[in-house]
Amino acid sequence: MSNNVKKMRRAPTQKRSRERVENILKAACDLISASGSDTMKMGELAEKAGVSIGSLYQYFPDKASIIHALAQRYNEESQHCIDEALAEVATERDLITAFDQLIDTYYDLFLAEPVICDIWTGTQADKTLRDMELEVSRANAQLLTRAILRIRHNDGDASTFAARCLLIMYTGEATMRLAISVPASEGREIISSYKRMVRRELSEML
Amino acid sequence: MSNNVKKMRRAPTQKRSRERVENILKAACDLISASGSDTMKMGELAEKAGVSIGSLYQYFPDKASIIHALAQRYNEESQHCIDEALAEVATERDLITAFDQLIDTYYDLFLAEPVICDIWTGTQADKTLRDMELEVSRANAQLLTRAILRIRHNDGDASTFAARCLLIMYTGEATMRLAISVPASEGREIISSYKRMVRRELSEML
DNA sequence: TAAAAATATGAATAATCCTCACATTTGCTA
DNA sequence: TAGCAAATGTGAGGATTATTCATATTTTTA
Repeated sequence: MSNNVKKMRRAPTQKRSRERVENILKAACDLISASGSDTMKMGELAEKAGVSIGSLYQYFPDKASIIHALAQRYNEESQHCIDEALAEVATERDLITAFDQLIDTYYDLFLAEPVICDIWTGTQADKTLRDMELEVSRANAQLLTRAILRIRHNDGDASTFAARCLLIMYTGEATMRLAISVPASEGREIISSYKRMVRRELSEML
Repeated sequence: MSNNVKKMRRAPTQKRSRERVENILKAACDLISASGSDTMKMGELAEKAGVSIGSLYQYFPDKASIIHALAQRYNEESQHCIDEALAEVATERDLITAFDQLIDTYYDLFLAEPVICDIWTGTQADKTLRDMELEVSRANAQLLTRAILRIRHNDGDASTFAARCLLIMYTGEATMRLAISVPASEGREIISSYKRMVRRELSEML
């Protein structure tokens, strides 16, 4: 798997600087939540994080890399969440239930932190974030694939199988974005519809 | 339906200026295809379109509005395409077939003009494009809803029904982005998987 | 054909990212 | 603890690029 995220300019070794990096990311999160990543100015960010502009560039080579760092942090959280949910499934019923719950958890996460959405849909001078989203979906699809393989009693074409898992995961991200962009009651309907769709898809793959 | 697209600064009335606007949009399309909307510089665009920088601002209030104009143009094309495909369906079999073909047509469109993808995933200083995507999906979902209502022999809950149509359309856009981001053979698998998913979804709604 | 309206121009302005030469703090060793 | 090296912090200023606007040119109108 390629690493699309630009490295930090300097790895913070002292406690002081680790805290600073945390402050910067936290502040970035707040500012992006408030008005999107394009609107966030480096000056603002420095002020909000209580550091100088120069300090931002001690740790991040450019503005995009700050967004990427937030995105990666979310990716890891998300992947861990999926891994945990699917690790123990042993039967078809388990899988369906686990995935159902996973969707709810994910939805709650997006509702609680709409900044996740902003990050994925905000500015990028390059295609890095798009690539990251694909990589995350691939990784997640792989987790799903493994879970299914453990309990599967149906052997279709392998590439078709992979494509279906990827589709489920990628459209899952899109569904979350959709669900939090609409009124809550409609959002819940959308989540239910997605669940139903996935349930049928999984059943058919098993 | 709200209108998120910033109005042109001046509506071109003379033939000369209408042509200019066309040139500008065409050039923007090319430049964005080549390297994304963030990389496109207003100076470059002016040169490529054979006009001065000032002329760009005669018709477009800012850079974002040029992207929005392209997006809106695509939206109209897309909506027309869907409307046409679904206008005549009278039976369940018709609908399934029509939607199947629609997905192929859409996929070909995205393959032929990856600029569409760039526009939807590229820069936005504001949330306008995100809102536009939602509006388009809603409009498209409505077209689907109408088609289904004409042939339906199943009455479930209305809001659930609307949510399912919206989900189909919104994840459809996402699926197209996914399909053109991966190798062609994988893309085709993804398109097939999406078709299968939609087919089942539609059958269940009828 | 002359005046008015529309359109075109690009140097100048403004906004914003990012650099870098220098200042301060921390960790380490004698 | 003093003193030095390494790490970290700073913000004015350089660089890039979107946007404006006073002026010039072209088209339409009467």
